[in-house]
Amino acid sequence: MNVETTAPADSADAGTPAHLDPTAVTRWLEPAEQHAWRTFITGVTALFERLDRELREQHDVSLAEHEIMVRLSEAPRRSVRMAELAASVSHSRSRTTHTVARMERDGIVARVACPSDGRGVMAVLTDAGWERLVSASHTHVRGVRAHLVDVCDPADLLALGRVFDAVHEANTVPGHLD
Amino acid sequence: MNVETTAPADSADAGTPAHLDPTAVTRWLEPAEQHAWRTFITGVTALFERLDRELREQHDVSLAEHEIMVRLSEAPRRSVRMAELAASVSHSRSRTTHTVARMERDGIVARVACPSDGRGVMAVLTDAGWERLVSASHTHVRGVRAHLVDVCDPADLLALGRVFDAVHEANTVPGHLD
DNA sequence: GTCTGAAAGTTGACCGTTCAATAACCTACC
DNA sequence: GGTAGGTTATTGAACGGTCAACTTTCAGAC
Repeated sequence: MNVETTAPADSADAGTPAHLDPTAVTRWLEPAEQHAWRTFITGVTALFERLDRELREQHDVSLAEHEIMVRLSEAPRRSVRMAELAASVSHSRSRTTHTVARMERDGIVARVACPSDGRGVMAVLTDAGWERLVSASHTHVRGVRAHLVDVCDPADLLALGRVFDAVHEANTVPGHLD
Repeated sequence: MNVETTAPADSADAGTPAHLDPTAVTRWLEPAEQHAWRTFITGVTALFERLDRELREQHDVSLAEHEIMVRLSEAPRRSVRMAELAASVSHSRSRTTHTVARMERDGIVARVACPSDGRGVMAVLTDAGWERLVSASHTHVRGVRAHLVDVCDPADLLALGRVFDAVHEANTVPGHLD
């Protein structure tokens, strides 16, 4: 009765390309793999939801907005081109436009024309934005520790870093957002 | 210039409760921790987005809907109470209501009154839903393999499972959704 | 029985994201 | 120097999710 778990066929599958080939035999997930995937997807959902809620309640900033502020804070003039900003947080350009528009209304970022490219727009972290980032980061980092870092083995956390380096590598097929 | 990275104070922090105490000294993330967290959050975003897109394009089902179908498929009469369903996928009750309503319109689930509890509603996977699940699961599992499982070390994947078991444990503070 | 408090589920308004279309601009070729 | 094709960013409609209010039902006290 379990579609996802069962491993009906373990047939060779020798040399079949990948997930694109509709004639390929599907290699189902092993029980351990399946467990990992399932707790992963629900765990991530709960974790993000919680971090987002904590930031919103205590600093009136979403997790996505916080991420954007962090990127801006690290850039040369605290400013980053919209497209680069979108790519660096793995959001679509459109989403980034909307988010930055809200942040601008809120006074935590400003938008200025890009000097070197007439099409370009640079998002800049304002002083108010900087203040907000500084205080929000306390909440954020404590949350990340309390709900993730401190509840697991440091070695496992490093493994998590390796996993997502690899995922990032494999998933950087340019042209898949927006 | 980097708020999130710097570790301005490594002061004892002996015995301070947690992320709730506003007077506590914030222990910033180590570079390796910060790197792990950053690639993690963007990697997960990209990964979920991609799996969701593949399911939508090829089977007209979202990742969230697929998760719900999987849970239903494994239950005794392919039916689960709404609240339990919501908890098992870490979504709010409200979200589950809306999602199931759409799925019902689509003919892949049905809603029936719960015999043992007059307040209760059971979501049931229809035959059409079962068919849809079976074919969608091929796409899903291949995607999970291609974009996650097969790109990283098996041992690291197990570590990921352990991490999110712990996260789930720590994060199951009942009453934090809806 | 009925009253009180809690839980299950739904609803509709609001907010954030996606999607497709569009305008503005850059590059390069001729 | 004009035009073709690609890139950047934005826009508004449609969609999905959250939030707070609400209805119905259950369980226990009395």
